[in-house]
Amino acid sequence: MFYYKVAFSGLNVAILTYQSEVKISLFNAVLAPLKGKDTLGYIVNECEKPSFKTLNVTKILPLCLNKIQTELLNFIAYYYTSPFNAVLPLFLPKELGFYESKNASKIFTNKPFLNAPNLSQNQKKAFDFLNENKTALLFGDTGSGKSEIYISMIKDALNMGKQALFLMPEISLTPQMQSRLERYFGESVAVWHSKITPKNKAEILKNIKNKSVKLIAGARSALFLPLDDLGLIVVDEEHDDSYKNSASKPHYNARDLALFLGAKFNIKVILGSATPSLTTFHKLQNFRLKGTFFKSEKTYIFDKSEVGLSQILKDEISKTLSAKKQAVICLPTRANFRHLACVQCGERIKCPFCSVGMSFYKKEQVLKCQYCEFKMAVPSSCGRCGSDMIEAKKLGTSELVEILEREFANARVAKFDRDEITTQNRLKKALNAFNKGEIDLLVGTQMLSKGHDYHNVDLAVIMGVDELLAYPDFRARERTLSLVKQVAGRAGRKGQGRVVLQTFEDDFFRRFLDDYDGFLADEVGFRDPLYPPFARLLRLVISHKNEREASRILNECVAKIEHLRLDLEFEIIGYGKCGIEILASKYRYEVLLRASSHKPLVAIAKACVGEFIDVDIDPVAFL
DNA sequence: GGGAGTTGGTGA
DNA sequence: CACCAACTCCCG
Repeated sequence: MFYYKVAFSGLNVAILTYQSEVKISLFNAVLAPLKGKDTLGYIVNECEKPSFKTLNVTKILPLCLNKIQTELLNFIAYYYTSPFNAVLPLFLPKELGFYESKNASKIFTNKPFLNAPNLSQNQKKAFDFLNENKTALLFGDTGSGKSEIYISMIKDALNMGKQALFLMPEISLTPQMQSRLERYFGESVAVWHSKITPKNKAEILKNIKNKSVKLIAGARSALFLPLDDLGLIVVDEEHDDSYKNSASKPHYNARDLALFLGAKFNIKVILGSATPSLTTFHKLQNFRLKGTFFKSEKTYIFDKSEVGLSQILKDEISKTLSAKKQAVICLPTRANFRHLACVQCGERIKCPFCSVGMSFYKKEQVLKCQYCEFKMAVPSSCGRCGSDMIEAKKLGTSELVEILEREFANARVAKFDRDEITTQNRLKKALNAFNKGEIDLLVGTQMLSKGHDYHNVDLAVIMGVDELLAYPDFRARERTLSLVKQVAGRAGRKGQGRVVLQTFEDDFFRRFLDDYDGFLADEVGFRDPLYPPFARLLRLVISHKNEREASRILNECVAKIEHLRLDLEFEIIGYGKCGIEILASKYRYEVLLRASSHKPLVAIAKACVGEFIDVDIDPVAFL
């Protein structure tokens, strides 16, 4: 008789011991009786016969995590401080049931892919560079032709009998990349993201098994598919925050996990971006691919006014309308961040210790740093120009649509945001309507920035830029510049385009909009030594429906961390209420920690994690 | 996750 | 005291 420890996928249940007549390999899926019900679990260990009586494993399922998945499982459990139970569901979408996989009917053999794009001289250089370096960053301007390089790399990997993964953020929003890949790889491509129906998911899994699918284009969850011969991972738009699973547990980052796999296996990893994160730029060898194609002429217009329909904006929109062109108007919204701005020069106040924007607490009439809890009185006047400071006003997309409709009675205005674009169908419809010219002004949130092609747009507007720059997040500058560059890219794909930035910080944008390299160099001075890549961060979030209890747990947690100082090197940056104080009717507190390596932070996370304490290492969101 | 067992509030 | 909902315990 064999005895095994079984972890139950997705259940908040301890690892339990079962027996089996036959030997079962580690990380094989099984059904085991739990409270009399057959339940999906995985063998995680063999063990001695225990002192208590054990039940038999009911069924050994024809499903076993492969070598890559096993490494991922162990690494995520360790690094993101998550029990196996919580990590395992990543590998088998629960809506699929457990054993779809009938034996593959036929195994497809490798018919070579001959079709590949022609590469320019520069693209060829980049291609060679990526081949020489096992892991590398392709730092290529928009329109410099990164996709052709990816496709050439993928072609070679597939022709060597390997599988390839093409990761992108929010894939549900980029159907054009799919058709592009299909043009080269036909039936060998499958698209994978959370919105694919269970039926299609089962079909794709089957086709991965029988090797008819060799390339997966997908969102972060595609990283967990059973790819036994994975040879290449491309992470496109590597700077994008949606690679990090901030919303649910475990809080893994698919880009970082791809790099982990690259270091552990014979897998090539390419990260690509026109606006790489400083962290990646600092960590990896990069090839700098400059824009070669038609440099479309762009005019930047700086509208030094607070968020709203200013005279400059009215004028520019009128020009666009009378030229029978279209405009995209981006109004990035950030929930729950109140702050002060100077009425005259737009100055925002930053924490002297953390260099992130200070939040304004209206009731207490005080400015507070979200990171370190530093408080200061509301200044009576602006430190830069001496004018009055007032609370920066908020503007929502719906409100903006109303204002535009009132101002431009003949213009057709449409909204493009999370509320409106809920499905792929709606997205397609909205894009079609816009490209057919049925809409003149398209108002939206960050969603507008994602790589959609708009043909007749000659004006791109980004409002509320200064709020983004003043956001209490150490990456506020990086993210804002990246967003602004992307939105600007929507204007004037053909011919001339105008870009209006509603900002007082025109110096920053004049310097860096066309010099991201310069920005990265400058940003080092701002990040070193307080923030990544020069330091590591850990964020703990305490949430409880009882406020006193939440605050008690916070204090207990901080006390526990203080005790760990004896053995570990780290710094408590600060602790207190979260930016979003109540979420899902729970009161929220946070602790923010810094260390020079991940090790002490992982140790702290392990010591603190619990029912009411969520841990987030390498956080990208500070809500 | 979910069934069983426990607690605690409410109302006649 | 009967009833029910909310909470907590625990599964091998």
